[in-house]
Amino acid sequence: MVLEDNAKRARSEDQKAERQAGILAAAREIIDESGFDGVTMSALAKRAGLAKGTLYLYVRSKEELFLLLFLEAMDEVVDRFKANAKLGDSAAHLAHLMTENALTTPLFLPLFARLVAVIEANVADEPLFTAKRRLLALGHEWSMHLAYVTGVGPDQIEALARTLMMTMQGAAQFDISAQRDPEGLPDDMREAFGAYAFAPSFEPSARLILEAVMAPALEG
Amino acid sequence: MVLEDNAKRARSEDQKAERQAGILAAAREIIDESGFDGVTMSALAKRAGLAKGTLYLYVRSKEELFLLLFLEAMDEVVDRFKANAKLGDSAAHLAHLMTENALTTPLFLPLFARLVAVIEANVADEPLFTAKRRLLALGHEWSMHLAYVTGVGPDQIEALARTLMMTMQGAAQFDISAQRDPEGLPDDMREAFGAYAFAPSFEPSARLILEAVMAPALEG
DNA sequence: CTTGATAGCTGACCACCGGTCATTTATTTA
DNA sequence: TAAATAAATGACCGGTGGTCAGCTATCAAG
Repeated sequence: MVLEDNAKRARSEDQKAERQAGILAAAREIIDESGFDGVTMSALAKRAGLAKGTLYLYVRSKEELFLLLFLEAMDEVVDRFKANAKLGDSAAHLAHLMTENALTTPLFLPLFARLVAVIEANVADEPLFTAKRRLLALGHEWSMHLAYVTGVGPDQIEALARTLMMTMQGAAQFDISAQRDPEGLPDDMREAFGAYAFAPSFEPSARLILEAVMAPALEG
Repeated sequence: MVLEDNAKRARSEDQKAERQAGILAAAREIIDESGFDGVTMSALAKRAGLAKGTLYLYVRSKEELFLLLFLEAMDEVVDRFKANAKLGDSAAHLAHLMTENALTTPLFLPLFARLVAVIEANVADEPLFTAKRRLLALGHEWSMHLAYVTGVGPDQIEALARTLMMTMQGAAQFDISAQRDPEGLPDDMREAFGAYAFAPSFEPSARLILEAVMAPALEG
């Protein structure tokens, strides 16, 4: 989070990367402690040990910061899926893996939920395109592994992957309201809020979708 | 949008309802002209012909305003689905109907996409619960008609309805970025953005999901 | 070691936002 | 007509994301 030793300025590219990483780390700390609303640029500057203006040398807007955090999380999710999903796994097991990966990768779900509405709204074109390309590439990687693991053919795999991603995106949304502290909820609401948590929403849906596509693939 | 004749103050309940409706109408106008970012409380006050403080007599926060708009849109979507979907319709046709309903109901998709992340964050508890109950009731109405129309049994209908809703929520998200003006997009991005528009994303997914559940329902 | 050029860093400053509340005044009631 | 009520007002507030002229750490040249 702080530059090495006595160096007070980042001159080399390595040092700049280190400084940006420090800013991202500071953002993660604040999110852990105070949620997304706690991430204000001045709080972030204080936490990172920098002046507010300095942040803008490393990140063009607050939303671009979130986008960078999401890219890291997405990267981790794809890596874990590739490491854990094996050829021959059942639809149920794959659905379970996807659910667990998403749930236990820090910040993945809340950032996914905020991705479009909040993040894309205020990111400059050029960094947005860079991020989008990265995201599409990661999505493709994920699809390819899914195809390998399920045996679903190239003609169907894209529709399958996209359906799963959309459903996960929706489930991530619902999960936010499910997070609400059940204290203070009226009795008739408690069940409704809890039922929309990520795992009970996404896992059965993913299984349904996977089974629908995998069954004929095995037959044919 | 303006109170009848010479009345300058809303005293009766009817007049108050009329005033609130005027505020919602003004919000819709601004969204049409300048998008969601254009809806600031002072712009809204000016458009509605009121002082800023007056708005807060009819709406507790900006987000509650959006929530009210969404409830109206959701109501329309459910009504139209009940009116258009008939017993015996194929999965493909139902998927098409859902897509068209969502797409052509003004403000439904963009508000759906913003629902959780933006709206729920800043709505007071009591109006949020009221809205949520309304939303759950509408969702139930929609599910019941879907059950009737597809012949899917009570044990499966809730999972089906929820999966479709989540997928629609995700597709609504993706649609936002697809809306971007294709001018100014780099060549390799243009296709990627367009492909994530609502209809080409949601309709095939909805069909896949519906077919998966309806096929065995017909057999059994 | 000194000096000048470079560029990383700073924080006071800005426009604007959502939301509040003491005050004003339209309208009703007595 | 006068008093009571409550709808409407808009100046004001704290806080936000973002900017930029000036400061200074750092390094290369002499």
